[in-house]
Amino acid sequence: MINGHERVSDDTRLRVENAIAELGYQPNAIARSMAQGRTFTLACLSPNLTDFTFASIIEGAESEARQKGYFLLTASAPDEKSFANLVNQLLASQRTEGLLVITPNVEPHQTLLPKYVSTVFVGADPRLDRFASVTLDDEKAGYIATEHLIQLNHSQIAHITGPMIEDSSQNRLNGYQAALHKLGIPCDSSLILEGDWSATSGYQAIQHFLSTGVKFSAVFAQNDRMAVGAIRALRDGGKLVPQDVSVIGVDDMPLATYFDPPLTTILQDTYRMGRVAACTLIDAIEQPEVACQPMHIEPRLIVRQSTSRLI
Amino acid sequence: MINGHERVSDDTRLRVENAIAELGYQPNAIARSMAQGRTFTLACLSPNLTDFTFASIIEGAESEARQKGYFLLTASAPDEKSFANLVNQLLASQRTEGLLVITPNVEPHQTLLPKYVSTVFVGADPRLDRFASVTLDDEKAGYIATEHLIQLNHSQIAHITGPMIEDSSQNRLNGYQAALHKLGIPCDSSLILEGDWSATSGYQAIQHFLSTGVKFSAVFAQNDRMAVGAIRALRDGGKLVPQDVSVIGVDDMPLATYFDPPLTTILQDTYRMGRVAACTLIDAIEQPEVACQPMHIEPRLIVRQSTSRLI
DNA sequence: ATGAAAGCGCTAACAA
DNA sequence: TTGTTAGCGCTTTCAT
Repeated sequence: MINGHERVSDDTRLRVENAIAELGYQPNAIARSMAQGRTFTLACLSPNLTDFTFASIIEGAESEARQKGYFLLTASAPDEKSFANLVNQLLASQRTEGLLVITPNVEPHQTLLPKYVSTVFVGADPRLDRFASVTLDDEKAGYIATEHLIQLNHSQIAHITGPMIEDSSQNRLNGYQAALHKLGIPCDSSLILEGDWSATSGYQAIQHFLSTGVKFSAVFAQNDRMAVGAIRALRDGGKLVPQDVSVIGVDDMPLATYFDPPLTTILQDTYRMGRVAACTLIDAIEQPEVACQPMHIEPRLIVRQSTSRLI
Repeated sequence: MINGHERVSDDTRLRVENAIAELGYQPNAIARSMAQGRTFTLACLSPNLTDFTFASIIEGAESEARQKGYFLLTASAPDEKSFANLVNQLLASQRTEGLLVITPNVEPHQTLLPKYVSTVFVGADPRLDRFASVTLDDEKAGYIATEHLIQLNHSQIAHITGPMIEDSSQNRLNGYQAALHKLGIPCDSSLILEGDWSATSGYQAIQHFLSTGVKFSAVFAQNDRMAVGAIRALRDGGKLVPQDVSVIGVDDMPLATYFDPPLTTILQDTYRMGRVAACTLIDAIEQPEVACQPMHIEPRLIVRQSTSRLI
């Protein structure tokens, strides 16, 4: 009866409110949950909590959630087994009203999730109408990055992708190819190599390009870490960045300005993605009837000094 | 009665266990919490969730907590007001059994916390026996960093501290001074400047040193971000790192190897700090009688290429 | 408009 | 060793 909307006389309401204030009464959330069958708690599952992109999604989600009166339980699920365990525990115990799943891969997560729980994916799109999702517009990101390089007069653009089992890698690659095609530049498959998002894999990709002797004047790496690895490899190979080779990444990670040279990149607004995801999840909980659809966040080009005009 | 320790015949137990397995029964956590007055949930409050050091503490804590059967609720509390609100909500609603407070400052957090909640501070030491705490051995970190530079023959060592209201800044400074003193080098206060942990503040500190014309051949920055800013400023000022000036930081942040030059630093094992903190918190919850005392994590020198011998 | 009582799904204490 | 019951602190429904 303590809740807002009610049929009580103003007089009584006032007296109750005074009493509440005086005694410092605060309802017990557990008992409340028990009675109304609602916990006002969301769970966020992420491969880890330290990668800047994940952490920042979580921060956005937490902020949005709390603003709407929910708490956020965070857990890391690095592999399929721990993910399955976690989901099991959370759902069975019913302590959580919705799931925010941060993952670059839809499978196998998707199949482990029953239809009855409200779920939002971040980072991958399940393409099923039972689940909502929030992702970067990866194809556009790939397009913008490539277009930027082409506008700087580059036509031999090496490309380092993420793991090709991940949708976002494929989509960024599609964007890369679309930009080349649109601007009339042939796509040379010997200039494309698969990485694993790590700086080391970026380094190795460049080493490979250098050793095969394939010509390129620019590199588009699908994330900043690989871009940074690429820059190191280029320098170790005697190339100047950006004078000899331009490099662009994706993410705009912390201290991107403090690498040498300051990194040109495509901003992925992960904080915003987190907010949007939490917001969508809460909507799904409170109005289950509304249909869910994939949401895309706009990428944005940030020009610093790792790219320059080819002369 | 479903719980482990019990006086039932093996026969009955077996039958019950079968039934459980068959029906897929899983108890409702809320009802459970209600009945036994325990939620098996911890809350972690942090200034933000994205700073690598914080995120990594949280990851360690979450991992330890879950391993011990607890969930971790995470929330960011960037300022005093939001911290107070959060604590209020969490404690009043009794949805949480213990608090893990990540903060560089003990005040005002300390005064906002009632004595009856199990609390562990990470990053600052309340020096009160009602609270446990986990911190880096900051003085030792300062000592080791300075000693490393001295062993490389440096005697004019500039020092950029964190905000001096924070204990860890003071302690790292103490370590710096102790090392100088121990090894017979005078401490020149014009070589000490206060930063705010940001790369920009490291940059500005060096600009200041350069403009005042004070002589130095090495810089000890109290964290990696300031070290990176310092390196940029040195380079902009026409100095080579490490040939002209050596630079050392603290943290060993991600990609420290990929800065130019790869950063020599003092490792702060934040993941471990998180684990220890969660473990301590759980102990405090389960055995409230045990006295709590401040715990210190060992720093470790990691030599890369931003420091070199002075010739 | 207000007060009384039932019940949310468990656990723990008690009787059998 | 087993089955039964009271009660955790709230919300909600039903009488008043």
